[in-house]
Amino acid sequence: MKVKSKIIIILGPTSSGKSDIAIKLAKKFNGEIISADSRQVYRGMDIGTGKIEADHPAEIPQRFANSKSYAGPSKNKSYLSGKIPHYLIDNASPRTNYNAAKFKKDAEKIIANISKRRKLPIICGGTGFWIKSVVDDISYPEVKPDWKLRKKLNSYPTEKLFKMLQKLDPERAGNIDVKNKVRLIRAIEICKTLGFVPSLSSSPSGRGCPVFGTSEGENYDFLQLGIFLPKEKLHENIEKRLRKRFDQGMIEEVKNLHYKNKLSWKKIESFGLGYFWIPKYLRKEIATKEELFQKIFQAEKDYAKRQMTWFQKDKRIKWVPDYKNIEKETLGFIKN
RNA sequence: GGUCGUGUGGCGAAGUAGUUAACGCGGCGGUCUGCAAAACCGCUAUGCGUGGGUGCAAAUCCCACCGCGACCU
Repeated sequence: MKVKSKIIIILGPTSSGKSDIAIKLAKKFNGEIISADSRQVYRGMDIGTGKIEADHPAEIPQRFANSKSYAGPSKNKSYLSGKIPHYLIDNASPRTNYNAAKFKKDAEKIIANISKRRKLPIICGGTGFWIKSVVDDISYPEVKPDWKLRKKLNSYPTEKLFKMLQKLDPERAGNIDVKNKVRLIRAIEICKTLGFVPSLSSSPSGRGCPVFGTSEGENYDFLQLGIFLPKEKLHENIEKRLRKRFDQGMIEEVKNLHYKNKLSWKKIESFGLGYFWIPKYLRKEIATKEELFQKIFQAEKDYAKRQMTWFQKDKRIKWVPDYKNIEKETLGFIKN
């Protein structure tokens, strides 16, 4: 029987302390970290996304120093923190749109590379949708956004979009969220490019083993560990962390993204949470800093809730309260 | 003490006689196989300060009381 490479996944809602735990774990088990965070992939978005600090700031491209280094993605370059390599952080320009399809492709390359060097890959992040693409081996054909088409479709009422999709691909229309404009537009966009919405090849269920909280892909064994904190504690963490980010210059960061890096407000706002609300403060649509704080605080609480809703559906995830338990679970997992 | 105003869910707020009391926020729950920090959905007042009265019918009109606000003496 072929021995499968083992992969640890550390997940949890925002501010549950994933990053630090992952570093600790990597040190203990000779691991390297792959970030599964849909916003930390972007350069220049550091404070607002809560990127862990890099070991050698000088080696990190001067994010705002010159627009050349800023413009293009530097693929698969690792980001060193706590002397542990982190992948898929700062690997894309905020001007581009990195997505689940790219993540899946990049992450697998990196996993193969880490495994080959006999190190332990640790995926760490809160973007459940991206994690799922790797764990369940879901490959998305890459279809680039067609902005003209999107603009046109966006002016149509949702019902009309749904009818369009029904004609283009009845199958996808059958399982899509009827009222979800964003998804309808994307589905139609895919149809226009590929002629239909290909059904995704997800290996049938049953590859997971709920009892042990593991699942297996073609070549990998996964152990998904979720950090569980009571809601009150989570909210407390979020609040404290946000106050700190304000002090660290979270608002300045957004200012720079717009004025120095010339990212449109609209683009910045599309990143959500703080990036959604700060432009409104900078444009004086929100009067006070405290009001802004409350808006972001609320948004992050809601976000944490959505993350938990997503994660809790996956019964393979083993929930633990702290690092000690993660270490214990990891030990048991890699032994056999 | 007097006058005027006001009292609707955790909060803000509409409704000023007649379908099951708008809506926003918050709270709770959920969806997601294609931008996921996005997008989307559901639930959340047997009751309108209290007690009486008028009416077929009252949150809506009348009276009293209580609370709050402003002004006056």
